[in-house]
Amino acid sequence: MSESATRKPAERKRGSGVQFVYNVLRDEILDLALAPGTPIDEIQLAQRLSMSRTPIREALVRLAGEGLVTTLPNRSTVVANIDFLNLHTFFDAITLMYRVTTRLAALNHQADDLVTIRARQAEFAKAVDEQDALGMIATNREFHAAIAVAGRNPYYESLFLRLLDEGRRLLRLYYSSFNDQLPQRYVVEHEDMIAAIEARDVEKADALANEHADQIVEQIRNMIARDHRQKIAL
Amino acid sequence: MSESATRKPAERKRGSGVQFVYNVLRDEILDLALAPGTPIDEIQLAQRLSMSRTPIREALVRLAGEGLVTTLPNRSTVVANIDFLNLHTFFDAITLMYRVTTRLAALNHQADDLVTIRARQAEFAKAVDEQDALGMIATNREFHAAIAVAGRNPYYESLFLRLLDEGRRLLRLYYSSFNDQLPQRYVVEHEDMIAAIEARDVEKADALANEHADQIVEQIRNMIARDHRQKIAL
DNA sequence: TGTATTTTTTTTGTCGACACAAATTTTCAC
DNA sequence: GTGAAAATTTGTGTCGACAAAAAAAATACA
Repeated sequence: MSESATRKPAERKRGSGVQFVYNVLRDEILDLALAPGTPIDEIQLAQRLSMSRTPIREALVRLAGEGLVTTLPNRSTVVANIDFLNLHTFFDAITLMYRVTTRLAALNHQADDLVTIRARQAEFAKAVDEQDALGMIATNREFHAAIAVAGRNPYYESLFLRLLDEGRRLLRLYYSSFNDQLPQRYVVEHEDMIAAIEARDVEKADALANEHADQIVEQIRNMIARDHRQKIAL
Repeated sequence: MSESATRKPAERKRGSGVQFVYNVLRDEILDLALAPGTPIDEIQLAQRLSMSRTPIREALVRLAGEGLVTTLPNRSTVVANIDFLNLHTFFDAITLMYRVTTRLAALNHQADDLVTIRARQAEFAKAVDEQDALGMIATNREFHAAIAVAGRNPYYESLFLRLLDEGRRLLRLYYSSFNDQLPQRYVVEHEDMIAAIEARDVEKADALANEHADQIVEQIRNMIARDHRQKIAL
């Protein structure tokens, strides 16, 4: 189906098989190219990527560990569902991780961290400027991931990345159907966060991250509410 | 080597193979039966557990996802090292998770949650009373895991469990070499936490969790410091 | 005797095949 | 025609084997 998925049959380096499958599947899941609930047929996937089932299975185990797929015993593994009923737990966790990682970045960042963060921010600003919703989602993730790296706590970083990915799925869901105008405000907020981090102003970084998270959560909430009304109207 | 590892050659249900390997390895890693840095030979392990390499590898992938083993490309996977230089990131994260899960438990717990928590606390108190250091480590984990469940946020829960496991390795390291007297204080602190949760006193639960975490962190720090002096003395 | 190079060994990554479990279809009884 | 039981199909879980990489051993050469 997807173009990038049916590439070069057999000219890959040994040892990169699992990684390749993992990347392909991960991208397709996060981009909603594979809808939540879709069963993943190992044989079919093996044929599509022209490799054996063994590396496919190992990639699936990895994805299951990150919660992106669910494995039903003796039955097919399916793309993880989005649990709308418990979204508040997601909002709660991602807000806390926004705050904690930004705080720690203000505390622990080193010189070259800011270079990376600014580069990501430039990419983000570009995506917003071009009204590229999908690009904005991706670059926003990388921006905050760079901040998390600067915070130098791998435990927070891994949870945060997981949450950002989950959020990417959510946003992708709504941006694809509504084509919103992209909020320029986020660019400014990002700039403020960078400034606070650079100044090592922990409390300000925290407060800004908190506001930023609230903004995003609120936006997602609005999208869901709007979507809900529509569904009821039909 | 280990007794429990070389059991019943081939009378296991289909589909439980990976789970079995995962459990065996996990226990051995957390109990330090497999020392950090030990290479894991797939063939040898396959013979020991009398099964093919395939389920072994899948279990290893899972363990790698949880950070309990490290996979070197095209080379053996080794038991994850304990990063003493960055222990502060561990202390920081586990303290936050102690607080967050206990807060949420006070907020969201339901009736039967308290039953489970009290049961775990009883087991913990028994282990402390019997001066069973290893039992105390294990039951303490289950006690806090039960609180995390009552908090009803799977994101926090999974990170917390990972951190508690990492802590189990750390504690195991020192209890095996020093045979400390077990602090009765923890039992009382646990009781206070249960009371705060039951009363739905979020702030008090938070404060108690914070103190509890500080206690544990401080104890680990002392152990490490003591260990350090010994090393230098030699 | 020490070092560079080749050969051997060890161990991983991948493959194709088979066995078993669940879902699906078909058959059969009533 | 309807429902239960049997047969078939579909797809996972596991296996043994092979090929490629890295490490270890052996050899050549100074």
